Parts: sequence; C-alpha cells; structure tokens
Amino acid sequence: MSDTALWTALADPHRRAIVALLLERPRPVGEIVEACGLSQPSTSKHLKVLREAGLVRVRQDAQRRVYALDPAPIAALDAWLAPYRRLWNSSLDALGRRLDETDATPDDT
Amino acid sequence: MSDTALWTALADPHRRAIVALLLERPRPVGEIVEACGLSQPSTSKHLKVLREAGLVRVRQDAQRRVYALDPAPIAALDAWLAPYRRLWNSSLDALGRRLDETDATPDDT
DNA sequence: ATCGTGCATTCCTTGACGGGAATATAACCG
DNA sequence: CGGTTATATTCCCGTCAAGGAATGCACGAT
Repeated sequence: MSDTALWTALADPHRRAIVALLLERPRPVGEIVEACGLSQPSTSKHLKVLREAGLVRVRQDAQRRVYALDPAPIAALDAWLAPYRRLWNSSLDALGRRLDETDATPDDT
Repeated sequence: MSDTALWTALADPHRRAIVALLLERPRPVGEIVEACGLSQPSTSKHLKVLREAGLVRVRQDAQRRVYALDPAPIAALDAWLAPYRRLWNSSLDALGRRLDETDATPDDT
C-alpha cells in the first residue's frame, strides 16, 4: 500500500461514503450494498480498493464478511496535513491573509 | 470545485509534490518545472487541476505566473478528517484496540 | 452430497487521466 | 512591429479506473 493508494482510494465519493458508514460501526457487505445503492460486485470492488489501501479490515463471520475501519491510514493523512495547519490555524496566517487580498471563496462540503 | 475534485487533485504524487513546494513559498511555474523534473506542459496541466480544485491561486508577475497555496481546501480536508480523529486520538480508541487484535501494520510515509 | 446464501472475481466496454510533442497565447523588449 | 520569454492549450496515444453482467468460491444448513 502506497501513500498514493490511500489518496486514490479516498478520491472516490462512493468509497468515502463507505468509509463514513464504517465510522459508525463495522458492517457486513450486504449492509454496505444497501446503504450505498451500489451493486454488490461494484461494492466488493470498492472494498477491495479500500482494503489494499489499508483503510479497512475484514473479519469473517460465517458466510458474511464484516468490514471495519482501520484508523492508521487516516492518522497518516492527518500527519500529512500537519505541516499545512499553520496556513490557517496558527499566527503565521499572514500568508493566508495575503492570499485573501486577492480573492476568498472557500467552497466545499 | 467539488469535494471530489480536491481529493482527486491530491491523489497524484506530482501534484502533492507541487503542493509541498508551494507550502515553502509561492513560486513561478518555471521553478516548479525545475523542482519536479516534469515537462513544462505537464506541469501546467497539473497546476490547472490544482487551480480547479481551489488548492492554488495565481498571481501574474510580468510574463511569469506565480502560484501560491490556498489554505481553504486543505482546511476543508482537515474538517473532513475531524470525525475520524476519535479513532486514534481520543479515549474511545477501544475500537482501534479491538481492531489491533486482528492485525496491526501501519505502513505509510 | 447438495443446495442456498453471501461475497469475490472476471470479462467487457467506456470514460477519464497522464505524458510527450507541437502549437497558441500573453507580456515584455527593442 | 518583430522577436523572445514564460506559460497555457491542443492533439494523440497508451493506461488505468469504474460499472454492469455473469460466474466462481466458501461456508452453512439439511
């Protein structure tokens, strides 16, 4: 699993949705399929990507596979983010302020 | 700019490298080309993706275009991350601990 | 052993992405 | 205006990711 695999995995909206679902609680595939409105194969493929990125783990429970979040990769993201925090979070936001002179339209959900 | 555009922009290693370069200071395109070892057109295309994701802004300086980071989208990432922090950062890491019983291999840089 | 359930994998097609080469555009200089 | 520098855009191509349909596989029940 590379760093890029992690970013790529999260670049897909469906996969972010799955990750959000798994934040609430571990779930078997069937539940994820239903919640996401994806087909079962498509869901399995997304889960594979998440697995290979290290974001989720599987526990086998009879015929079901219960997926759960693995905190580590998300913590890695947090670590990646750390150097950028000063841009908006610390007193050195003079840089951000300088940028804001030009234009300021934060736009995301 | 969608949320997905932001993740997609950062999913590319070259673009993350560019973002890291711009964290140090704003830079004209030529400097980025040289630092990344990419061709000039390729660099311009990556910069376009970053621009459309809202991650960078351009200031025109004579014939040069000086790119600088925009903190807002990265702050948005940070906000996205927030709900996950409890997974490894708070006292409720019993969940993480339960996962660690299965296997524990944090592997990323 | 056989069947049914839950999930994974493969095949196929389509659309997006990335790189190189060439070209276009814009700004400055004389 | 013509030329040069700095950057953006286009065209073409190879590669890769995503979705649907069909199939394969593992486990449990009977």
